[in-house]
Amino acid sequence: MFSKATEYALRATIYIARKSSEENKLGIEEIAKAINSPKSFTAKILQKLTANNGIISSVRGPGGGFYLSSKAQKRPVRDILHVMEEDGVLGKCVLGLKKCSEAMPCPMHAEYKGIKQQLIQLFEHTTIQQLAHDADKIIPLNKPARH
Amino acid sequence: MFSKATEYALRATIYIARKSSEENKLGIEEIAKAINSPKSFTAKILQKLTANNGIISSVRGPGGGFYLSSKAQKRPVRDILHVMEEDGVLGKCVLGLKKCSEAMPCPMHAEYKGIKQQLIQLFEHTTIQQLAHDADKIIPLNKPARH
DNA sequence: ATAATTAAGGACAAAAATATCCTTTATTTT
DNA sequence: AAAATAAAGGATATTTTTGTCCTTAATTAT
Repeated sequence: MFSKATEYALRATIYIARKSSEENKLGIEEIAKAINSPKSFTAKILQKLTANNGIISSVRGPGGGFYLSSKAQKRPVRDILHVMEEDGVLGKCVLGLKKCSEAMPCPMHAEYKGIKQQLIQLFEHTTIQQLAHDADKIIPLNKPARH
Repeated sequence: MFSKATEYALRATIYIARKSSEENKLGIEEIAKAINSPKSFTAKILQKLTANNGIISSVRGPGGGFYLSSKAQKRPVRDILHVMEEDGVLGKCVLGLKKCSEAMPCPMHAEYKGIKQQLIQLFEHTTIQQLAHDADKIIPLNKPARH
């Protein structure tokens, strides 16, 4: 469904949401290991997600790393797709027609329509935080101890 | 959702289903033009779909071309995906985890599960013929006159 | 100030997907 | 039999995606 880059973006963001805070940032080494992705490639992706006040926050230098602000936690998962320039796939025609619409439907349009709507809804209404919480309920992560 | 190759495969197969018969075969030139795809690349894809008594039938030489047997018409759309080695995407984990399952769910598993099932059902239960008929109802094609 | 740490960014490499071209093979028509 | 037609198949080119490596910039600790 999505490119590897976007899969890594989703996995990384959710992992950061689960384990980091402004007081406890995560390094690229740990993140890539945890989500099982190539380190340097993942670094590029996090750069994208961090750029111009993006979804992920980052700080350089010792004690630095990546974290998610509580504001960012509340953003819909779709925002990650948008940064990765793949939010288009959600609304895209299954047969790849550029002009597929209600007025000019492709042969699969009627059959696929409902699923497409659910997909868009899912990514629009689900927040990063929700996924992080859901995941925590099932497989708790070692979170940093509070001071 | 699918690769270009698979999109072309779906479009081509549906077009052939709509316009061809054993008595009236279609050439690669016409098919590629009709579905707006690169000719030689599409030829490769049709080769795949034709190989070892596959979905599409073909005959070489004058009067030859591609067509769909009435038996092939009744096959599920999923068979096309299978030949293109992309039926995996239907059941795949959204986050790209290889071991995502009920027992070891990814953070999106619960949310995506229902959509995934619908997707599989759609491609499994919809036949090529159904799509061809649906499409004909909306935008009729110039079909060859019967003798 | 200097050294150490960590993300940012540029350049490059490898692999996969997409696309084209040319030759060969099968079939029909002349 | 020869010529013409149309798919099959091989070789190669182009583009995109994925991945690596090295240098630069920012920040902190010594």
